[in-house]
Amino acid sequence: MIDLKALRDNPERFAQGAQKKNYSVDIDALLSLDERKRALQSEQESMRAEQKKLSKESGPKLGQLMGKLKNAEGEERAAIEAEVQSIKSAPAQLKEKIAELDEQINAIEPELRAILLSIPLPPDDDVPVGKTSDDNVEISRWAPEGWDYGKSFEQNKGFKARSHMELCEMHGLVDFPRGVKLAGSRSYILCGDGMRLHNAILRFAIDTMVNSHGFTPMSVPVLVREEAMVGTGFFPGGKDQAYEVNESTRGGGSDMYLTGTGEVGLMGLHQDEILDESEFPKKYVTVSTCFRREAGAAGKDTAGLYRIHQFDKVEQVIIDVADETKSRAHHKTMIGIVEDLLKSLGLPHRLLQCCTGDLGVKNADMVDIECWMPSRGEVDADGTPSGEFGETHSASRLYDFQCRRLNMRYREGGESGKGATTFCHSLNNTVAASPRILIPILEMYQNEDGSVTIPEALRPYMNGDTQIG
RNA sequence: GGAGAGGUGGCAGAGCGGUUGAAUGCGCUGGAUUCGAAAUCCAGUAUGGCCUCCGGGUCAUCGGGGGUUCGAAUCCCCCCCUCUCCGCCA
Repeated sequence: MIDLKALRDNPERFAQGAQKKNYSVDIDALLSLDERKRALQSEQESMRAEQKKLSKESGPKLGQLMGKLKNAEGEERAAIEAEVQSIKSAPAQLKEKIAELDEQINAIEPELRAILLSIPLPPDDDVPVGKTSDDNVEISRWAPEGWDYGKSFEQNKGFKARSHMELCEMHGLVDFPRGVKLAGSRSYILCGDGMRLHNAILRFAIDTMVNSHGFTPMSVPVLVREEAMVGTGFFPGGKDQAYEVNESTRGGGSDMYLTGTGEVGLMGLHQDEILDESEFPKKYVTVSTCFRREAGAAGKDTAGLYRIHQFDKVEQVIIDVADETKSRAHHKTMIGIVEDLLKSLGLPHRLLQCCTGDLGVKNADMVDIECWMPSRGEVDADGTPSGEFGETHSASRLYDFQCRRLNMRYREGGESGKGATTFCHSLNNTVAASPRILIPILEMYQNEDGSVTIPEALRPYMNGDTQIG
């Protein structure tokens, strides 16, 4: 959520930000609703103040009168009763008017909130302006010794690549038909060495985060309330991408949502809290199953492990003070961690600076990391794919957009009483998402006979095995 | 799933229809005392919105939402959550 005050001060900045991100939002409508609401509110407040004053006076007065009434007779009694009546009826008009204003304010509220939630965080000035992911800008690329991006897979390795689907079938690593039978399209079953490799990468990723980078490992809910989805910025915009569990229709309980990323659980953790600055930066890592409906992706990446409804992901999150310099530094750190991880796995990859059009509502800046996947890309005359980078990681810098929605603050100058509360800054990045990451692992580590060498870094998690098949 | 008890400030805990944004204790901050510290004493100590002549003013908030009332932390209804006992269970 953006800061409404900041919007009032500088609506142009948010209008331009939305435009750069390709979002159409009615800022003028928001401002006029806001202005109207504030006018109504202050009118109502002065009436409430009056009402409060009256009732503060009438309390003791009524007490006295009721006391007198006990001993009063005849005319005196009637007089007292009349006074009691007049005291009681005095605020009636106020009450009516207040209720009326209340109604008007309540009528404005939902629309105001809906627009406010939909206004994106303006991208940083150094983010390249662009419309779609085609306008993203490559920052750098890396490849292990022996891999030349200028050459085809065959030229590099001396044999034609098999796709990860072929390799999975060959070694019985993934059962697609039974996955579909069990759970519908975009479903799969990891089997035997496929499951072992999947587990190995997740364990390697989380161990690296905990042992080498000091992140605190967490296990968080993947089935959460709507507030957590709204708070983390996924709703209302991404509501059609989440699976919904309609508990309310079963009588009692509230509807829940399956999270598409561990970020929701990690960030939702401190919702509505005032955090202790001395504990900053908070660095969390989780491994969680992620659920995505992939609505609107029909026909896209239908085969294989690339775009699926359910997967497991190790996710990192950093929460710190509201300081742009620190946020930027954390962003670099989190990206660096992934680069090191991919290097230790020997996977060719590149860093991609996402353009404004590719950022989404909540990001001021986003860097994607893509691994080289030989089975993707254009297919030539004899059916050989060119190979292409495929997204495996995404590092977001959000400033206070998310924490504002989550109402997650800290007290400046530390502890106790003193200092204003400020919304925290948050960042997140993938560490490893599997089985998608199995695509480059299997395809890049395949040998001519179809066997797959296990990357050295994963062998400790594979009982020392060096090869599949 | 059944039965019961609860949710009040950073924490503990009172209040159960009126001047209560809320006693008291602990914690925390500042000051006094002290060579210094402990102890003691004094003062301060919630969050958010709106307005502001920047002195402050004002409203909301006692789990959340409705209602009763001139007036609700206090009474009523719905929801959420926690705890205890029983049942079931990885």
